[in-house]
Parts: sequence; C-alpha cells; structure tokens
Amino acid sequence: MDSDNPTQPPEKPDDKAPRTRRSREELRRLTLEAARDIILQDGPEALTARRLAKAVGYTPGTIYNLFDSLPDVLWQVNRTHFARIAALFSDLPGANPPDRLRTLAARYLDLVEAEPTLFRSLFEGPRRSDDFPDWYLKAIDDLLDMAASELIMIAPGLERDSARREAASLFAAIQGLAQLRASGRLDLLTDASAKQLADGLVVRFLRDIEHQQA
Amino acid sequence: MDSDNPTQPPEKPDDKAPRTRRSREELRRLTLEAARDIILQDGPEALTARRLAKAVGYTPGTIYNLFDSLPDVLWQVNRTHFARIAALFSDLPGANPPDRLRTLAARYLDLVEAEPTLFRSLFEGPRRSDDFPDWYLKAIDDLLDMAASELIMIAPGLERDSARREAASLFAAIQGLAQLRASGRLDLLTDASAKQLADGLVVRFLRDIEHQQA
DNA sequence: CACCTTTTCTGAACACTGTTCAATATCAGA
DNA sequence: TCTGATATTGAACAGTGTTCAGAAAAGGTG
Repeated sequence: MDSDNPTQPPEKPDDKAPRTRRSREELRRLTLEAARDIILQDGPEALTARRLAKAVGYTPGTIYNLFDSLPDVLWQVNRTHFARIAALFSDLPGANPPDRLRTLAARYLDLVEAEPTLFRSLFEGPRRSDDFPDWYLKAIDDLLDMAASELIMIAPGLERDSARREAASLFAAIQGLAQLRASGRLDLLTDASAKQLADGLVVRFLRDIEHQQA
Repeated sequence: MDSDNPTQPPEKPDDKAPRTRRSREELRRLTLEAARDIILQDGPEALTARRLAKAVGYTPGTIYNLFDSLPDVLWQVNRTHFARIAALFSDLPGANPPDRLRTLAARYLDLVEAEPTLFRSLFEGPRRSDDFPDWYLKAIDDLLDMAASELIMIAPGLERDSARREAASLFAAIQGLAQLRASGRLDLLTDASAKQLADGLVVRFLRDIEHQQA
C-alpha cells in the first residue's frame, strides 16, 4: 500500500518543543506548503492526513480544523498548480499562430516532463465523486478560448463554435500524450518524447485546418 | 470514502446454506466473474476484498488463496477486457485504410461510451507501482503494429519506424479523448461527443499524412 | 494578579482498507 | 473409519479518512 518510491520522507519537524500556537491563516499556509512538497515528491496518493500532520508538526485532527477534507487540501494545492499552467500562456512568441500553439504545447509537455506528479495531481488525483470547483472550470474555459482564437487566425472562415470544438480536440490529443507520459505508459508505445509527438500532432492538425480553409 | 453511485449492491449470495466446497479452478472462475460485475457496475475502486468475497459467498482470506493480491485480480479481469478491445480489430470494413482506422477509432470510443468503467479499469485502475504484465505489453505492441501497417498503406514512403511513431501519436490522441470521456471531464470542454471529435482528429491526421506524401 | 472566554490542538475512537496465517472444517482415497 | 490433502475461516495487524469531547494555551477584563 506504499507509494512508488517513497523517497526518504525529509519532513520531520516533530518538535517535542513547546508546541507553538499559530494563527489559523499561517497554519493554513504552512500546511499547503507541506502538502505541495509531499505531492511533488511522492505524488498525490502519498498525501495522507497523518503524514501531512506530521510534516507541519501537528496531529491529524488539526488538518480538519483548517480544511474540509483531504481532497479539499488537494484542490487547494492544485489551484496553485493550475496557475503555473495558466502562466504558460504568457509571453508566447509573437510569430504566427501555428508557432504560438506549437510553443504552447511544447511548454505544456516540458512541464509534465519536469514535474509529472504535478500533472497527476491535477488530473488523476481528485476523486471522481468530487465535483469540479468553479475556478477549475473557468480556467479550462479560458484555455480553450485562447486556443480557439489562434485557430480562427489560422482559418478565418471558422465559426467560433467550430473553433472551440477543434480546440477541444487538439487539447484532448495533447492531454492524451501528457497523461500517458505522466503515468509512465508512453515508454510502452514508443521511444519518442512526448514533446516530439505532440509537435507532430499539432503541426499536422494545423496544417490540415489551414489547407482545408484554402 | 464511498464510490460514486454505489448502485445498490445486488451481489448477495450470502448463503447461510451449507458452505459448498469448490475446486480451486471453479472458484477462480466465479471470483473473476464477480469481480467483473463489481467493476462494471461501480468501477475499479469499488473492488474491495471484503465486497468481492461476499459476492462469491466466501471470506476475504479465500481471495488470497486464489490470487496474489487484489491488484492481481484486477489484472486478470483486465485481461478479458483487453480481449474485447483486440476484438475491435476484427472484421474492419475492407475499404481503404483511412476508413478502416476511422472505424477502429469509432468502435473504440463506442466501447468507452458504453462501458466507461471497463476503460477506467484498464488505464486508471492498476496502481503505478505495479509493473505491466507481458501480455499487456504485447497487446499494445500488436495494436500499434496494425495501425502502423495501415499508415504505410496510406503513405507508402513511410519508414516502419516512423509509421510506428505516427501510430503512437494517433493512439495517444484518441486515448486522450477516451480518458477525458471516461473520467467525466470531456463535458467540461465541449458538448461534442468523443466519437465525433475522434473522427475529426483521425481524418485530419490521415489527410495530412497523405498530402505530405504526394 | 486572577478570572473568564475564545481559539487552538490533541488523542482516542469509528469504520473502513489490504493482507497474513494459525486453526478448523470438509473432502477424497486407502 | 482413519488419514492426509485441500478448502475455508476468522481474528489479527497496520494502514487509511474522519469526528469530536475535552485539554491546553492565549487574550481580554476585573
């Protein structure tokens, strides 16, 4: 029932020292930081109440004074993770739309490559029974809108609705690669990198949209 | 900690009747059938030792006389599920390769649509720590080989290695759609069906490969 | 200083999970 | 009928998320 490679847990405040009382806000912050560390090291499945409590030097009960549940903690951490994905959109090279989208995909897969647990935390961590918070839905919506805008620049004849649908397709395709990569299954398919494959996919997709337009 | 909608568990042999002794082989078969039912109804996360044991009218200990572990049971069930996916390849319409691949994708997503838990069981169920059994690797390999062959028919100039890589890309893309669908997230992106989106993706991909060839 | 209130924090408990294993019950063959 | 093999149990262990009465510490107010 252990995680993959539970890299020697370095989180051990374990202060037997006079338990310092902390403000609710500060403790929330500390807890989220500790949670982030745990997830980044051993993945979302390693985030247990007792381990998290020990990491901040408290007991499990305290976690539940600060958060509704353990999935709640995960969502809060994911919030910051999502911000990092949103940041991928900034400073895209001003060149033509296809290059911008290619760059975007490349950045996305670089992130997945660098921190697979971050990705797993976002898309595999939350239990299916949890419903998605609003900021999560909005973030996805914005992402698709930006991509759709780029597509319209490539193929001006494209309706907004169609563009969004095409953007969803493209996103799903990239997401497939990312997910295979993050779950360690991409190696079973090919020795090419996710980034390479994604670029090929994006190029083909955009080129066809462009041609179809002309 | 409950599953999504634990549809009223109908599995209740719970025979207080004189516990019939069964042969190892027969019991294995019965257990796998029960496991299959549970997974199909409530997903892989609902497959617990105690629930499975009760479903066949035994106690948890018995499960461990028959199988190495609970993940082991899951893998055995997945084996039969994978066979169903392999069956999608048979009787593909003899028309041109593009249509064959489109049909294949359509069948795949129909399956995901009809039995999302089956899909989740295959690709989300097994813990990351488990390593993949040989038959699993071989099944994937065969799948990619078939797809690669079709691609070569479309673009005869394609090297075998390149074809396999392209097949991997295409598979990953479809897989992305399937996974989003099975995890209930595709609705957050668009109201188009996974099948529609997949077909668009396949068509664009193949058309571009064809054009690039000429 | 003492007293009271509010907030923080604990630690034991509950119900669940996978898994192991000595003891027991049931069978098949001699 | 007895014996040996096989099937099955049920209790136990360590882990999980979660709850909550009560202890403990801090902050006012007299």
